[in-house]
Amino acid sequence: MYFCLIKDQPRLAMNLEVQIKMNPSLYLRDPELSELGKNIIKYSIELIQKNGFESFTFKKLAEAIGTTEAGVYRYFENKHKLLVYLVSWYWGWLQFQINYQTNNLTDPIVKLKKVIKILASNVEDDLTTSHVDESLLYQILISEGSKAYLTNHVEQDNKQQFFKPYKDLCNTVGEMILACNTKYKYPHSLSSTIIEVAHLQNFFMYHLPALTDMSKSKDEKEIINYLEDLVFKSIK
Amino acid sequence: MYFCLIKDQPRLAMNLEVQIKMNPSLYLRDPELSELGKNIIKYSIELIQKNGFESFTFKKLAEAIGTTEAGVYRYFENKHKLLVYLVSWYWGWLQFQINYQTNNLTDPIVKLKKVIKILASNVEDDLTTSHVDESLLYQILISEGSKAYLTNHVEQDNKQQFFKPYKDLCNTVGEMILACNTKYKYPHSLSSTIIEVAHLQNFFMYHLPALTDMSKSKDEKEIINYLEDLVFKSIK
DNA sequence: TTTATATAATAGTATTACTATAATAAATAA
DNA sequence: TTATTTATTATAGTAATACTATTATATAAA
Repeated sequence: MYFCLIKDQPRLAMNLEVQIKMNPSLYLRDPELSELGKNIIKYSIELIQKNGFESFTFKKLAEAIGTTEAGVYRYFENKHKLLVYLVSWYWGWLQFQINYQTNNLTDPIVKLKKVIKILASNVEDDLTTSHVDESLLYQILISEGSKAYLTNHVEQDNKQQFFKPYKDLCNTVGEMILACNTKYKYPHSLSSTIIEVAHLQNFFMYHLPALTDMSKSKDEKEIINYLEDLVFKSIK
Repeated sequence: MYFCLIKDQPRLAMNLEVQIKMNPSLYLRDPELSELGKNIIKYSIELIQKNGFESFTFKKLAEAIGTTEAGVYRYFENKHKLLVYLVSWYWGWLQFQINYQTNNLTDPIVKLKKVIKILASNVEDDLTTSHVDESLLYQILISEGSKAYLTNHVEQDNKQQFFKPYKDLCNTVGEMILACNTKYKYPHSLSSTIIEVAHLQNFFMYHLPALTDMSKSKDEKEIINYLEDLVFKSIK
């Protein structure tokens, strides 16, 4: 399980906050448990989304927060682990969203359509997670998400379960695909394809429009249409 | 056009070499025109494939070649441009391979199947390009290819036509898709999807097998089967 | 009150990503 | 042929990055 509901500030109005359970190997100190930690998450999302992961440094982050480089290093070993943390957080949060939003649906096709929509839509900031702006985080996933695993140390990282939230999500979607057609041969591959292509087509639509057919409208609904077409023709 | 045949060493046995025409904005000095330049290409491919793009530096490259950092900087402004150069070279070479290998085919379905196979197969080293090991370069494309465009400066790079070979290839494949079904609505998106997914599924198969259904066999033929299934069901 | 723990402030190091310059070697033009 | 340009090598140097270490201070728990 990657999430739980916690009661925050019991003296005030009951305030349910979604908290994503994170792999402790990703951090040195749990950033959820202090103001500084939460600021590290908040401002790293802002800076990475704004300037890209390559130009992101702990020094710039520390300056944005008003702390020192050493302060950030107490929470995260390096910027790559921080990226993996953010990406994992996003997949955990998305898993929660998918479970929550498809919970009541019985028709597997309606369910899968809903999932495609969730995967390919820019989310609004979820106010139940105060220090994370999901909308910015979605942008980071599009532009930087694959850098979390496209490294030379992917296998060590995988052994440490860094990609478990992604794999779990892939399994969930894979099972929904099988629910539509138990005989379909590539549920996991199609699942990872949907997830990755949703991001890629979004990136291409805005930055390299010649690689898509959605360039004029720049409307993510067209990506959803394309993915639905692809998926439902595939699983017949 | 991105390639031409040149006669090399006319005194010796006639030796046809494929040369890929590169965008001059990618380099400061054309690496094809000197031994040092060719070594930069050759050893950068070896080092990036072996240790990944992140750990690749011009200093290490210079040491491998037996020259100095400043020597490398006379050819390439920075390591990102060198990566874009290698990636562009690969797309140019692949365009040539696709034109050459599908030239004689008339059935559009056979043609598209051939293209899928070329896109998803690890190539053997093409001996007509002496300083480029295409097999290693293919591995680089899988692990590092998307980093060529997943940057904050993608739009400036695009204005300088850095991604033209990729876009041309995407167009070529898009036309082949339309030749199978003139009414298909997403030829460019499907084309970029095939190209990217071929690489992604290959990467996942070896490093994150839970994201695919090809993990046991680790056989790229299964990726080809998956892609054929996806593409031909999509275009009906 | 003692002890542990988190933070802040400061310093310092190795590596990276470059730029600049002078000396030598090779190629080309006058 | 010599003079001139051009490419290479060698050497230095700089600013920024990616860290580590140390000490002082503030806060919280035992």
